Amino acid sequence: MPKGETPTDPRDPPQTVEAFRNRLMALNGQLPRRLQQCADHVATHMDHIALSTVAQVAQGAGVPPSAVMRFCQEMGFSGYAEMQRLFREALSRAAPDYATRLANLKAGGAGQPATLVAEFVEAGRQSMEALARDLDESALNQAVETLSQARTIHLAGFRRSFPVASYLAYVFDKLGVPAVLHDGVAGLGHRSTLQQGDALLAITFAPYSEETLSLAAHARKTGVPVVALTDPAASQVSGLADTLLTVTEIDFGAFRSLSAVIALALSLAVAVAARRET
Amino acid sequence: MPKGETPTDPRDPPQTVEAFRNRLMALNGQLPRRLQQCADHVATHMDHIALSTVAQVAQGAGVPPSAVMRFCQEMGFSGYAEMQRLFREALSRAAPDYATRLANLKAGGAGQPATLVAEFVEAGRQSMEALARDLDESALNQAVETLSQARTIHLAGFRRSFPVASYLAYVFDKLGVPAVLHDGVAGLGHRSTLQQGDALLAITFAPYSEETLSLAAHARKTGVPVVALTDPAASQVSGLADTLLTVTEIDFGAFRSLSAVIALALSLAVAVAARRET
DNA sequence: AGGAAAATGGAATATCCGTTCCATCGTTCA
DNA sequence: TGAACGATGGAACGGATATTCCATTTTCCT
Repeated sequence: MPKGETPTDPRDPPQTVEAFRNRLMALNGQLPRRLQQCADHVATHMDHIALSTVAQVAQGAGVPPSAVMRFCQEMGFSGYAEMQRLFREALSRAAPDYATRLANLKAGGAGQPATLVAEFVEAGRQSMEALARDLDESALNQAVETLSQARTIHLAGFRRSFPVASYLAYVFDKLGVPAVLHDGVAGLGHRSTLQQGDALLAITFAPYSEETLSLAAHARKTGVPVVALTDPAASQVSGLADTLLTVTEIDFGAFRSLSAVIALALSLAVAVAARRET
Repeated sequence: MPKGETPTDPRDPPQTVEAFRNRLMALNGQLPRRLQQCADHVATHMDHIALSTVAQVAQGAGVPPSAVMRFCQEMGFSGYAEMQRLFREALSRAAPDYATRLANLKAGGAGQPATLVAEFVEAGRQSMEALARDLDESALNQAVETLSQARTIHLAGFRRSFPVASYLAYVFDKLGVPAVLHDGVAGLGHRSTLQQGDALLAITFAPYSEETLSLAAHARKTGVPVVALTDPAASQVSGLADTLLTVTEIDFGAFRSLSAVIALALSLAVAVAARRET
């Protein structure tokens, strides 16, 4: 760097985690070996930075501390401390007083309704996190593929799954996607409407409702592809489905907040609608 | 403390945030002035501890650092470092790599189904936080009171609110609470079943469905108390309800994940069932 | 193959922070 | 009122951690 030009050093540091991520991707592939190791490790454990020391990050990446130091400067920071500040601020903004508030609600006393809210909120949040963590992207893509090619989508979900199925019916209707909700209103199913070229979306969780299982079995026999939205341990269902989408819903007491299931179901619906329009 | 008894010092430190909070409450009121200042500040800014230094906490509480030090020991820790460890561990368990994973999903590309999941999860999480933050406890208690005294609970919710209403019907049934779901199956309501001594739980969000509003109006005229579960800006509803429970549901695109509404509705149902049994 | 430039690892250094200690002040009880 | 005990604040200490520097190795280009 002979002239006043120092192309790597005096950049302004990323101000947001988003910007950090972008620069990380931009640098990817054009870094020396050790620096690349740092980049890789940081990319996959970005949330560790806020609470780790240089030595810990270095050990995690399998490099000496000085390499981490160079990496920070390569990213535009003056050093590790400045980089860490970014993540600490992001972390404290993420959980402002929400955790405190939750705890206060819980502390109100076991009998208080507000305590129940706190518990259900907590269960819902955990379910969401589990969904984001464990989502099987290829299964999801396959489900979208299958459903978007169907002439009509059949929705099956009873008992605790019925709210999800009925919401999907509403959403599909809004989106202009032909869908039938198998609600069993008159005591019999819409079984005869299952035809070649359709697809079945079966939503069921343990204990699996008999109606849903038999409908899925019937669909398979008819040659209608079955997408199942269920919990991970669904051994009874796996044999009946072409595509298996699993969600772990944390429950509180005997009841589930359904938040993760609905989030996944909604995504599926919107993706299918988008896919059909192209 | 003449004998071997030292009742305040060599206690085992709290192992969980919960235990910490308990000891804090137990100590409240029986601490010297400066220590009490520390306790107050810590109680209201518990989430700051994980990322702050002694000096920062001390400044926040308006005391010298040594006072904070004594406070930590009074709480049973060897010092500030040990106390901070508790909160750091809680924090890192709270956000494992969930944030990273979400970002990765989002980064997949705008058209990807997985991106949608990330968006809906994010919307759901925000809704949950908003619920915990803004919950009106007294309104909730009043709603529980009203519904638990009802002979029969009538559930009204159409269109996007129908899944919530139908889930409540399921839950109430499980809990042995008499509840009627107004589903309008045969093209007419169950209006005539609304009787003195019953209560109506009306679930509706903008744009408010005509059926729900007119049912609520009818209930009022009949002398049946109305509990409304709706969004904060519900001016049309406020005149029709005796108790107003509001939820802010963040939406993504045109659709809502319903997670906060369901969490609140579930809490209401369980609290009502518990109340009736006593 | 040889030399220059870049990269690397580890040791030395400087900074920050937690912790302790002690002198002073206030309070309480005899 | 005075003595004793607890509380308080600040300064000094010690440990840990970020940061820098330099000798050595590796890589790349001629």
